[in-house]
Amino acid sequence: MGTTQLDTVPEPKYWHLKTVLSEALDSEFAVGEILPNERELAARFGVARATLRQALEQLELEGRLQRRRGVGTTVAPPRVGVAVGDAEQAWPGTAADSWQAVDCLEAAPPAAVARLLGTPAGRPVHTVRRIRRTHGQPVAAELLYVPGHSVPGLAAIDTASGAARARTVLRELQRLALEGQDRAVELGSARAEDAKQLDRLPGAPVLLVTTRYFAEGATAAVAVATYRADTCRLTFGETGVQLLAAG
Amino acid sequence: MGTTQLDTVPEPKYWHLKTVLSEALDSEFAVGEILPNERELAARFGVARATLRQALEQLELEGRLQRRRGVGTTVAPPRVGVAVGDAEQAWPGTAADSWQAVDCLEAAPPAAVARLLGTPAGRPVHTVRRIRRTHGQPVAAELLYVPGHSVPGLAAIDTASGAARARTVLRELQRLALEGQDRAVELGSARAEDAKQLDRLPGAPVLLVTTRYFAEGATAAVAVATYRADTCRLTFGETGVQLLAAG
DNA sequence: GAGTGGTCTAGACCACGTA
DNA sequence: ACGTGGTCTAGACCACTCC
Repeated sequence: MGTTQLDTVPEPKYWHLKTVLSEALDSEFAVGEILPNERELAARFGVARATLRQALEQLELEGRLQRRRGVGTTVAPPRVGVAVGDAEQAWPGTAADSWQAVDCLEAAPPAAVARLLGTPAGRPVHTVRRIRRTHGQPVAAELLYVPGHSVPGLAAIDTASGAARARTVLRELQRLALEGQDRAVELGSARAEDAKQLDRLPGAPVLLVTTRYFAEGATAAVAVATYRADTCRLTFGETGVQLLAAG
Repeated sequence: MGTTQLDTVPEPKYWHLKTVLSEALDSEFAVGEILPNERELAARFGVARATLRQALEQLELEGRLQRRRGVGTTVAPPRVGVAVGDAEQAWPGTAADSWQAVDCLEAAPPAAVARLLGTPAGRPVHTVRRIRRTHGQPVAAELLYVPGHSVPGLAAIDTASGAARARTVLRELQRLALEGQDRAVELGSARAEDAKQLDRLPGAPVLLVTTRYFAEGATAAVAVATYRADTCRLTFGETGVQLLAAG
């Protein structure tokens, strides 16, 4: 093979910066510590502020840094593992989980969700909003879409509103026999509304977890949960942990 | 005057741009179609190129666009779902899966991996590299870390190298009884080496899937798979699909 | 009000793919 | 050789938090 790889591939400045900063974070900074501000860091490294920011953005994406407007840039704690897997092989809201119902409204779901539900596009469904917190911090915002036919008993008790109504929908849903579920994870950016609930700016990177709940041979509900990608590590199938603990 | 909060909260330009572009993509462009170049788009919308790029970056993050240096910006196809879940509740490389062994070397794993393996930091382990392809496109690059004690029979057949050696390690691993596994998904940015294999630039957003394999009451191996976040949707637990198909 | 990160501009040059 | 996206600069102003 002739291709000598020896060409000096000029590494971009921001990439090199990121490496240097990353090593400095490991050795010279403690979790929660405040870094010098962007203007000073840029000056110290002899680059434009925009270039420095490119490096900081990557480190934030990797969960190493946390930046807050008006406050500063701090060293982020390790990501928290949040269980998303079969541990909750049950309807949402069943046990005393870490979710908190916020409210419930009737609205037409996004086209992609309507397709999963098998309902006609534009048809309104019960839409339950929930928030998930860990150690007091919000980690996820969820929209749970429940077609009317999944909660037939609901019409009679239609008076409640807000969180109470959300809980009623969840309770009615649990009357169905759950036959299975289905999950997908992908990268997204936070919608303005979710961003506010997650204490982030709009467009922040998030992990979108789409769950389909099956009952009576059809899709009974679809949940789209928006997890903060900077602070969360989604964990699945905790079986092994118990094995280790037992051994 | 009671400061009514009705003040038009000035939406960032790039955010508005993103919305406009997103709608245009839905209605006026077909998958694979080439958009006008960045300089022309910026001029057309009356913004600086950097601002336009901010919008494009977000759309790329969401999997709506694909940008390639020297080529242009095209409308991305919908993300492909890649199964990561229990469907492969088995040792890696067991069946004729979509993975392809590349090579195998002896190297000290990252500290985080050494911790999961329970091996001393700095101790070299067998490191198998694999690539996963879907429809011909590379979607993931993986490093599988296998401590020597998990493949005791390997020393005798140490002669092979490259892909052959990688396959040997995988084969030896399958002699152990798999007792369970453990997965976590988080956001990361592609290391230079992975980026090359995935046909992306370094730093591109990726989904890191860390899998622990348990055998004989301990962690027998750890895999860190790097999935392209722009083109992939990770799917877990396909049980429901079969239910639907049967119903 | 002072200081922080977030947005935006109008340029320049570079690396890459293709013709 | 050309056109593309990628990197980089040196400024400016804005939105937010905290004092």
